[in-house]
Formats: sequence, structure tokens, C-alpha cells
Amino acid sequence: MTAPTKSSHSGPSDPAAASSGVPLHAPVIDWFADHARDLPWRRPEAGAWGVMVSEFMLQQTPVSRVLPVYEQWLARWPRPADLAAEAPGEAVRAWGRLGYPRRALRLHGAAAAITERHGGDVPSDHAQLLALPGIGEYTAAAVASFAYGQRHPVLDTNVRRVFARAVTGVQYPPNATTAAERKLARALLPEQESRAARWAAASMELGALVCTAKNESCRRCPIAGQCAWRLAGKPAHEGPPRRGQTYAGTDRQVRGRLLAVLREASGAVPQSALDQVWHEPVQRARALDGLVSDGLVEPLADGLYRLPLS
DNA sequence: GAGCCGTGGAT
DNA sequence: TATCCAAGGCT
Repeated sequence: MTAPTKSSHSGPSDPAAASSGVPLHAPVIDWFADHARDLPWRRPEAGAWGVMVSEFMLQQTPVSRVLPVYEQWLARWPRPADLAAEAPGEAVRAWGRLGYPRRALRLHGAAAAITERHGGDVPSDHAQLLALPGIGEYTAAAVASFAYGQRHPVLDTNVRRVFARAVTGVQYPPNATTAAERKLARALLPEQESRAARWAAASMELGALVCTAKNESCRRCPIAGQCAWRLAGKPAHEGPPRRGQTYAGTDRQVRGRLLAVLREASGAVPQSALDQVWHEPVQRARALDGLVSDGLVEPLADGLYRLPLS
């Protein structure tokens, strides 16, 4: 620590300074300097495209499962235009078992839009990022921050949990992001751009490695001493139960099985092959229809199906 | 805004 | 074994 700056930007009405006069970002950024994981999309050579690909893949999917697919993806499609030149079905196939395969379709669509509208370069403008398919509030801020060093509130599930505990004093954040959370995130953002970008990555990493959903490790937390939830005795979550998603027997499971068959086939697949994956014909047909309407499957003549060529 | 959309590891 | 949950987005 060489900067004894007094953070004169924290006024009395600043929620960031409401519970404690000490800003959170300094200890968290220092902690990050020592404990950040060496992830491929954090290396300089990843570039904005690497960052963007990783963000798509990491939407609801753990780092450990993303790593191998990310490497293959970047080796095969090192630039957006390389992916855009392929059939969307190839993106779906290369997505493998990461889950939520519509993300592969959207990433392909985003690569096409980047190639057409932005000369093949991932845009650095937040609004232009937000306009791309598959990029919402979180991902736009993440790409702008991680790839271009810009100052944006980056509110993912990790950061929301860290804020809920450290500042608000509750175990878990609400199910959906609220205006209050956005306001808080903006208030906590360091003024300096490079510092804000560092804070975004650091607060996210803290939630991923230390302030985890279960079995949090306050012993290793750089802000444990100022954590409102911990200081309150770590009260258990109140309110509606956090939505638990069932899976067995759902359309999602059927869709997954159907798409797995198509992914592993080299070309078109007959209806009869798809009929093997699920016994109940109504649900099976509904799932297949859903895949087709989502653009993940292309129906051909004679009851054949394949991954989309266009 | 609630519901939907995959998959597999950890507990 | 059943449940939880992992860097969300879209309708």
C-alpha cells in the first residue's frame, strides 16, 4: 500500500460508507493481487474475444468445466470472424456438454454481428456490447471492464453475495437483481478507472473463492473484520426459499438427450434415432419442437434432423 | 417478473 | 440419494 488517499469521494449519504468508514475495495484488491487464479482469459493474449468467449461459457457453468472447451474454442476460432464463417451447428457441437446450448447459438450470432457491424473487433462500447445477442447487463459490464479496463458496476452472483453479506448483512442476495443492489454497486465503485476494473475482478474472485454460497471461509477473508453479516453473528437466510430447480423428468432433460444425439452424429439423424432417448411421445415431440423453434435443430425432409447449417 | 433453459461435481 | 449450485439471458 503506497496510496494513503483518504477517499474523499465517500460522502455521508454514500451507502458504501454507511456501515463503516473504511472502503472495501483496498483490502479486496490487495487480496486479489496475491490470490487471483491464473485463468487463461485473464492473460493478456486472451484479448477481448477471449474474454467474451469465457463470459458466455461461464454463464451458469463452473470454471473447471469451461477450461478445456475454452481452449479448444479459441484454438479453432481465434477471431470472431472465424466463428462467424462457420455454421451455427458447429458452434453447438463444439459447445459440448457445457449446458444451456442456446448460449453457443448466441455466441455465434454475436460473432456474426461483430463481423458485420464492428469490423471483426469486439466493441468496447457498453451499449454496443449490450446490443449483441447473449450479452445482458452483467456480460456487457464484464467485457467492458475485464477486456477494456473500463469503469462499470459488475454485478454477478458472486459480487451480489459479497455485497449482501459485507454491506447489507444478510446471507444471500435477492433472487433477482434489484435497484438497490445496482445503486450499492455504483456507490462502491472506485473512482479511478483502472482501480474500478480491478475491483470488479477482485470482488468477483472473493465471492468465488472465499465468500462462497456454502461453507464460506471468513478466516481467509480480507474484509471479515468489517463484514456486516459476520458481525451480526451470521444470521440464516430469511424469506422465500431460493428457487431450487428440479431437472429429472423435465423438458430440459429431454432436450439435452436429443441434442446429445445430434451433437455426436456427423450428419443428419433419423427421427427413429431420436425416439430412443425418451419413452413418452408427447413430451419428446414437445422437446424436439422446442429445439427446432430455438434454432438449435434443423428439420429436413423425410423425418431427418441435424444441427443447424444456417 | 416469474419461468424457462443443461450439466455434472460436491455435500 | 436428493439437493444445491455454478462469471445469466430472454420472453
